[in-house]
Amino acid sequence: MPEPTTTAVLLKASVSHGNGLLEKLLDALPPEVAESLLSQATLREVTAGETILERAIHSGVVGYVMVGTLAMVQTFEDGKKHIVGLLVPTDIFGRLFDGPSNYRIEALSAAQILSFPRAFFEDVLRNNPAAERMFLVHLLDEVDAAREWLLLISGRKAVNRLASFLTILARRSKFKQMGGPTVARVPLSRKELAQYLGARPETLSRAFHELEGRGILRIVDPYHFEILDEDALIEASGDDLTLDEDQDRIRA
Amino acid sequence: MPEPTTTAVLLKASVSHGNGLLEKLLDALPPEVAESLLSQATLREVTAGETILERAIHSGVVGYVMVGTLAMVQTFEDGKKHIVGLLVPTDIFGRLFDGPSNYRIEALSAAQILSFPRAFFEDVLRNNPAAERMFLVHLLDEVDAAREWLLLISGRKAVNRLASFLTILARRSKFKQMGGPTVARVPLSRKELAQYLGARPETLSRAFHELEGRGILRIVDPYHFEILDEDALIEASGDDLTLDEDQDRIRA
DNA sequence: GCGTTGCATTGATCAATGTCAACGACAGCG
DNA sequence: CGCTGTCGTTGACATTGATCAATGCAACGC
Repeated sequence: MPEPTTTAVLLKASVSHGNGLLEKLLDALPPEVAESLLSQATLREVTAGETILERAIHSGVVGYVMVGTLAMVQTFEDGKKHIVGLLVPTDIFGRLFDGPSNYRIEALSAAQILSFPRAFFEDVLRNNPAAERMFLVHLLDEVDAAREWLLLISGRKAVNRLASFLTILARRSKFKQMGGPTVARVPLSRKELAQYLGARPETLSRAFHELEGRGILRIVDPYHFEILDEDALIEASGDDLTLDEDQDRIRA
Repeated sequence: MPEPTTTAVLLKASVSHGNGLLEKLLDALPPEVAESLLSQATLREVTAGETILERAIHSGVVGYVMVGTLAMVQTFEDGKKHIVGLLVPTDIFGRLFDGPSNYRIEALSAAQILSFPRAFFEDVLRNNPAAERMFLVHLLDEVDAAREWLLLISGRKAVNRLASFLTILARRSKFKQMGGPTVARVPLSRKELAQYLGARPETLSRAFHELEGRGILRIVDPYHFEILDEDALIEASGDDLTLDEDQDRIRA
């Protein structure tokens, strides 16, 4: 029965983001420039929960995630916060060329970050059109990825959204372990994950256990999950909300 | 009472995208280059429902919306479709420098589009770093806007999402009429809007009428709405789902 | 050891929304 | 003119998920 639903198909094709932007940028630069850029970088180690960039300070630094998971957090005056994006290894953060990005960057797990002075980074791009264009292309990808994420997360039922999330997470973070089963590590508390996915912790809990009941995954502990049936997981992200019909225009 | 909820506040600050990217790009170019770029452009007039770019053909053209509303449509093999973004005047579409964008571009209303040969457009950017950087900055904005949109649309209740949508739409399209009340024109059918906002047409219908009942807007016809109380509309987009507390880390 | 605290989980209830069905308005067409 | 299909709307009902409340579990401090 379950021929993959449409968003499920999308998932399969999508976010596998195997980029490594920094490496590509460095390759595009003359060796001596690449070297001087790296010489400006500092490695920063942070622990879970640590704030890496405040919104206001953003301007000074460009960061490259080497290890761990970071979150982009929108904070409000009244102290409420909302996670608007995740950063995993090979992602770059920090805003170039103009205003500060609106988001605070927090570590969700212990992490290692390569930190560049923003001005220097900008200069390098400014003087190396090839690298700048590469950066531009990367941004085009990001825009697309954001739209895609929108599509996936707008799946109506909580289980669908959770399944989408897990699939993307697994893809982006490459949790595969040779030999053993795939184990996904979710670096968010139930509450954080809940609001990220637009749900309540309780609902999410039920969703996790429903997936377990269906034999799709096994809950090792609240933060680790064995993916037992990856296809079924993708399947579970389906349950579309797309317009059907209308494709008939052709045969009409 | 209702001190604005947090996403409502966000809405106020946000998407007012008063850009006009093309104009800015042209300004940044040497006059003769700007002129040659314009000389390559062709004006295209389309009617509602017309397809402007198929996904595969994307590569050849860069378009600039002058009048009307277009939609970026994700189409699936089985014929289902899902709107993933709207394009209004001053928006640019069509993918540069690499792979085709995944989306089909359709006209939702009659529209006028300025069409550039992609290769020529790319060359101009390639040879004019200032313009290219402007384009890059524009993309940074788009990424942010996409995330913001994510935040807003993830409001849980249908009324909230609808209110968000109407607010953004009004902002982006500048429907204000001097003298008279603000009239918003929604260029989507109920069904299209429904799936765009992650809901059913019926639910949406009820949401519209609820907003009317609250005195926030007046339904002129299914596609036109008088915004009677803009602040209340922003208000209605609230009803957050953000994490509260936790700001206490500081005082703890 | 024992309370305390934070978090996940579970259950019970209720509000929101999806679903099914029907109706009226309207447009196109014979 | 009436037939037919589309669309928005409305109502009744079923399902989902948010809310409220309680329990269990593990980490930590006393």
